[in-house]
Amino acid sequence: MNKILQIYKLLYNEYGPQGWWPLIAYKNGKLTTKYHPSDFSYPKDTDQRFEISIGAILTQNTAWKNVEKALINLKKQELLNCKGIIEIKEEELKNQIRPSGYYNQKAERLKIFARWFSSLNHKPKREELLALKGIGPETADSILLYAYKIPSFVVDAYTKRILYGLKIIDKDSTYDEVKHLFEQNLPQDFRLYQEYHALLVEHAKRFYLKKKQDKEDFIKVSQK
DNA sequence: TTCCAGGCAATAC
DNA sequence: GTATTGCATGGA
Repeated sequence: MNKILQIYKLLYNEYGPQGWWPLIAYKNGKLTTKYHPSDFSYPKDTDQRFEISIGAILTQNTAWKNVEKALINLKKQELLNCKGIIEIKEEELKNQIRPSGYYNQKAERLKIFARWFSSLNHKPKREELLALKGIGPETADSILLYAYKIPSFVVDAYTKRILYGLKIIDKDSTYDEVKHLFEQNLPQDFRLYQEYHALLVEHAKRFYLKKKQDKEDFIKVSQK
């Protein structure tokens, strides 16, 4: 029995398809975050791959709601694309992304990423992404998985918290150790990876607000 | 008011 | 190599 796969099925049955990565789109007249559950045809073009990558950088240690504000600011001015980020002045970029926090460093990182992206003519490799200032393991894996459909499992603080709660990993497990644990116990399917990471985030968000009894129940079920 | 969110780089030891 | 610290807004 594969515990990793078992947890996935449990989460999927509980929460259903999550439709990550969200894109900014119009919904009855105004721009908002839009998910597309059970539709793996996204991203549809280069601009959407770029948008996902920018979102991955902006959401570092930041609530998505704040990132959404920043992305909408850019989208409204047709700046949510590689050319737009390259051409906008850095000081003005800081203003536009202010709601997402850490706006000084994030503006620099967006600029660096956009310049690199503009000359990209192949699917990026993990090492290339990690070499860019401002892109660490989680951001790199998010870009590979959600922008390029490459089955590279994304680990975040929630993932570790949940697995540590289940006593499947140690508290001091490294990023790569946890990543490999998932990758060695799952078929190499980008759809499964995309869904699984999103489900872990969704579960952690709800679950850590809920009462402790619910936590105990979840642990029991998943250890069967 | 305090705490923290879909991390990362720089610095300290 | 591992531990700590700065970065910043907005919502609970």
